[in-house]
Amino acid sequence: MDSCRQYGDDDLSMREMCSKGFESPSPLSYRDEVGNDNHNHTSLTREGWNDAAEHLLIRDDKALNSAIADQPDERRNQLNRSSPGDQLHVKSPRLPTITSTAHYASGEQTDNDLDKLVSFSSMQICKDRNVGTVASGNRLSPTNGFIDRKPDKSPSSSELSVDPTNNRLPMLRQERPTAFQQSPDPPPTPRHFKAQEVEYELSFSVPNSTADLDDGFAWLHYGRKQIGGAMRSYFKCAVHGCHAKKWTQSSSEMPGSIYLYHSGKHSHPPRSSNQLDSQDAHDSLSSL
DNA sequence: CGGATTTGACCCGCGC
DNA sequence: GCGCGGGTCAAATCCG
Repeated sequence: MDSCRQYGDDDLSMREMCSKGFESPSPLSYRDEVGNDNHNHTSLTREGWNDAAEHLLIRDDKALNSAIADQPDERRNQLNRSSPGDQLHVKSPRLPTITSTAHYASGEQTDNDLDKLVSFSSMQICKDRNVGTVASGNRLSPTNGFIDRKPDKSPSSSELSVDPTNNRLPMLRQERPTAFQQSPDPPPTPRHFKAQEVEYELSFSVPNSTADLDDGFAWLHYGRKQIGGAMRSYFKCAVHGCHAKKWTQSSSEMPGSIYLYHSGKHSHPPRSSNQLDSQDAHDSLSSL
């Protein structure tokens, strides 16, 4: 897994997690006083990050605990310190994201921790908590996008930003359903996506198209439709037997941005699309 | 040439 | 019951 090499040699957890078969998430770098939303980088304020972290749910705590247990004593203690009682709810299949997030949310993080931590991806909205804040670490290329903060929060000068040296960024989020109720131009949820369950939704700035979107899964583009003034694209997971779907729609409210809806659960772990092995590719095609 | 993308047609659910 | 909106299919086209 070549992408693991971009992490520091001291980041044992990251490397070990990669060696355990988890894909590398989107690396972010931490920096202060970035303070702009010019789409040249992806940013998440400390407050925004906390807001998101507070409302996300750990999906696979068994795997997380297992990974932590394999750490050297010092590192294990460091990770464990952030786990219990910190009200952190992260729902992510990417362990590095979880550990990093947990550490940050615990309030015990240092800037060095943030440098390590910085990856989060495929976080999903926790609907049953009536939260709706979405944080998802889609890997986009070229980088662009930003994370919205809740409107009732004051601005923060500190942000988590995507490392400009790589082409991956996290996303920005959109609240659901309350934000859509407040939005002057919310894209309607597709009928069939209503029937199923919309796992999460988010929006982010993408220069031209969604072609470079890589959230760790291989998608088949099976349809496109003009909805009002926006173009909606439909995707389904390319893996045989997986019923996950998503659709994207351009945002009339925010030109250059798209909304992303996700529906259904993947029946397989994420991986980067270019890692789709030939058997899966064959299975996917033969199943269509 | 094979895989990916586009796009028109068909089908179905929902609202009236 | 009917019409419309929009989700999906699949043939055509594009592209590497």
